[in-house]
Parts: sequence; structure tokens; C-alpha cells
Amino acid sequence: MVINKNCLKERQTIQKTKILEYLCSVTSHPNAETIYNHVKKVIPSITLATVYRNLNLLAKNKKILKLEINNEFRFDGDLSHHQHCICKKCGRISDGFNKKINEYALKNLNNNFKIDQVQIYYYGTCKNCKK
Amino acid sequence: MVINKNCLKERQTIQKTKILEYLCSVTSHPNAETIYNHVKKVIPSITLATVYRNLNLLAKNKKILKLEINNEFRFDGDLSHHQHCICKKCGRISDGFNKKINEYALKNLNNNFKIDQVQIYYYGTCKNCKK
DNA sequence: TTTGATGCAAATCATTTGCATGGGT
DNA sequence: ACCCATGCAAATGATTTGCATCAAA
Repeated sequence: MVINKNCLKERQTIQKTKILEYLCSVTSHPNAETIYNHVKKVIPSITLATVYRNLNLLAKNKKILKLEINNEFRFDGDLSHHQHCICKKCGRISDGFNKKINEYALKNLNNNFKIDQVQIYYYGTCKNCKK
Repeated sequence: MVINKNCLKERQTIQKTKILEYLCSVTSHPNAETIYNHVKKVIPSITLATVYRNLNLLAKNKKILKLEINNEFRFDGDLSHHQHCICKKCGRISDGFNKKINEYALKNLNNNFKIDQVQIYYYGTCKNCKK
């Protein structure tokens, strides 16, 4: 008996829709808990586990980005070529918007690796903390 | 009564020395547990907690790199400008050695962020898994 | 002698998972 | 109706922390 995994169809649920809507409405790169707290206002019955499961599905299907910062996952609804700047003082994650950096990185990796995506992280001090 | 935190002096211990030695001798980007298992052969009394504490110290003092990959920390004794390629199939982390990519990224981020370091991660398929 | 580092055990905390039930298609 | 998604609770697993003791300076 062969089970064809390709038959599995993804379903549209309110939970998944609201999570994606929220992620596309902010630029703050929230973690799962923050997303949970916001979506809970619209769907009070939702649980953290469901949020995690949907975030993983959305990331796998390339609807959102899954980042790894300061020992936790952060999520981003912006799929454009951009960079992430992590402040070592306040922890804030801000965006860099020079597409050419990602394009340069994608074009010039000279090894046999088949690239699916690049993630570029800068660590340092944000403009607020520089003062 | 003022406590001057700047007075704190870091001590040289066998544990720290052996951990750094091990990291500089491999190119495999091991996690804390793997490092622990190797150093344990030389210092049987060492514990995982000590390994973690030293890895965090070494990273803070820029003797090693601390990477975040697949929901765990990985460590790298190579401080040169290079990139990390993460295979989604086998999980292997390989290096990219085009310094210009990091240099381009460091020069062209046009915002007010004060850069301390860049990390460039590629996700995709390694040459072994491509076959 | 001072005080940072270690070993040990317990705690923390983000993330995942098993299972019965609900709800999309 | 079929079977994936959800809610709930429990489990997992990497990393951190408190504390008494050890050892580098």
C-alpha cells in the first residue's frame, strides 16, 4: 500500500488567513508568541500550537520568511530582497533595503551549492542606540 | 559603593583553551554538544554548561563565530569573511569563500545602522544532495 | 588572597507532538 | 464523507542559571 504524499491538499482556515494578514500588516518581525497575542484578539480560541503549525506551513510554502535571531524564530511577511539589522543593545530588528546586496550575493557564490534563498544579517548598533 | 565591572579580568583555563583549539581544527560548524563530546576526551571532567559558558565568552570576545541554524547554535573558528550554505535535505553546513560578497554587503548597506559584523546564509541543496 | 571559572543539578523557555474532535472541500 | 487542521496538554530539547567549590592571577 503506497501513500502518495503529493495528494495532501492544504486547506484554507481562518487561523491561517489571519496569521498571514497580521504578518503582512507589520514590519516588526514578530515571534510566534507576539503573533499569537495579536491573532487571539480576532480568534479567541486559537492556540500557540496552531500558530506555530501555520507559521511553519506558510514558511515552507514561501508565503513568509522564517528568521533565526537571538535564539528564537522571527517571521516576516515581506518577501522582497532586503536585509535584517539586529541591534545588540536594544534587540530591535530593522530592515535594510538595498536589493543589490542580495542580488550580488545570489550571483557571486562560486561553489556547487544550489541556492534557494539568501538571508543577510547585520549585527551592530541601531541609530537610536548610537546616540 | 561603586562596582567597577571593567575590573573583571578573564582567566585562561584549560577548558577554554581546548574548546578553542578544537574549533580551530575543524571546518564542520559543530554545535555545543558535539564540541562537548570531543573536548571531553581530553578533559573528562568537563560539563556541557562549561562548554556553553566558554563558547559564549569566546563569541563575545570575537575569537569564534556563533551561528544560528536550524534552531540551534553552531560555532565556527574561522573568522575570515565567508558565507554559510545550509542544505535543506541533509542539514550539512558548507562554506562559501568569496570574500567580495561580504565586502560588498558591508560597504553598501545604506541606512544608519552601525555594522559590527555580517552573516550571510544560503539555504538550498548541497552538491551531494543535488544528484 | 582574590574572585572568576567549574561541575553539578535544576530551571527555563521556545518549539514540537500525540490525540480526540472539529471543519474545509 | 474524507481527512487535514485545530485545541489541549504533555513532551522535547537546547540553553541558561544558582550555588558551593576549585583554581588562575
